[in-house]
Amino acid sequence: MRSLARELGIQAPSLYKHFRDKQELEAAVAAAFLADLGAELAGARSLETLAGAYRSHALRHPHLYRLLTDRSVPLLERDEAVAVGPFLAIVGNLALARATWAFAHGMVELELAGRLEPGGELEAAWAAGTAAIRASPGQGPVPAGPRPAPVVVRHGID
Amino acid sequence: MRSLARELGIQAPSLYKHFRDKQELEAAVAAAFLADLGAELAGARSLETLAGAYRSHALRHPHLYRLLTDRSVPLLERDEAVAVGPFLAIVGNLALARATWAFAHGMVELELAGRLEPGGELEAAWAAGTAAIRASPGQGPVPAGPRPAPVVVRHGID
DNA sequence: GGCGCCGGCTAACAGTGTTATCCGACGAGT
DNA sequence: ACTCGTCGGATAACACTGTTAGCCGGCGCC
Repeated sequence: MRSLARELGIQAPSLYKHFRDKQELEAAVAAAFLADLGAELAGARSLETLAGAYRSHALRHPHLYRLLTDRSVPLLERDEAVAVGPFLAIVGNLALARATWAFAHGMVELELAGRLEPGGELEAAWAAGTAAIRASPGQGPVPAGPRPAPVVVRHGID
Repeated sequence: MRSLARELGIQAPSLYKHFRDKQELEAAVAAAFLADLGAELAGARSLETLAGAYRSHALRHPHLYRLLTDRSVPLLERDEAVAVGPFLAIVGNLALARATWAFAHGMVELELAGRLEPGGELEAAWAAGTAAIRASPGQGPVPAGPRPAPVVVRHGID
């Protein structure tokens, strides 16, 4: 808190005039990042580009991604829709969309934690996962009807 | 550190006679938990029971699981083998084994973080994921040859 | 009998999030 | 024009964190 305040040219306790505590501040930052992520994912048209976009966005902002997925930062239920939405639009099945999200999230987690060695093996794991999902029964883009409007997260940063 | 020391009937600084710092202590605890996890997973004979065992073990020890997967706790490279080994024994393909591990890990992460609502939807996502992996090309148990001996983690807790 | 190591202890430090309290600026209302 | 409340700064201080420095008793070994 002190170092953030310093960066703002402010004293640390003044931050508490804007956020109740550190957790609320983190939740606001995480929500903003989630909105970014949702916007970036919305452009994907295939499972592979979607997975690639998810991965590259997370690796480009590892600290924000950690913040977003930290258990101690509660987000709203609506936020799940932001993350799952793009996956649903492509795999066309809610349960499989969640599974796909979990796969992508798990891959990123393991990569960021250094649990999977970098190199071609990582790409092979991504390819194996996306291939399995693509070949899955119930897979395919949402067939008809208007897609739900993208969800916009209103974050509390002023 | 103070509260752990109190539980041991000891003063906090005395802990530093056994571990260099908090991170090293956490790594030792995480390694012990990883060994537990590996032992529990080793008994699984199908993809579904393996996934169920992974999930239930993680949910039974959420704090230890968090510790294990925390980026700030470095484990040895060998540790990946403990986690991936049981998956490899069942899906029979290293890349797919890693992807399966990532899927299971991601599901657990999302569940622990409350990012997926509890209820039947969670089970549906698990089912969708395991079905996709099972139906994947290259799937199947390791066909022949002796299986590698299970890896034993030696953790530094004395 | 001395020596060294092991594992406990106390005191203390720097850094953390956070609270209580104060105070000047500013806009609205009478 | 004066007052008054709110907003957003400031300072001082608190409890708690991981961690270090240094002291010391007991035990095994040459």
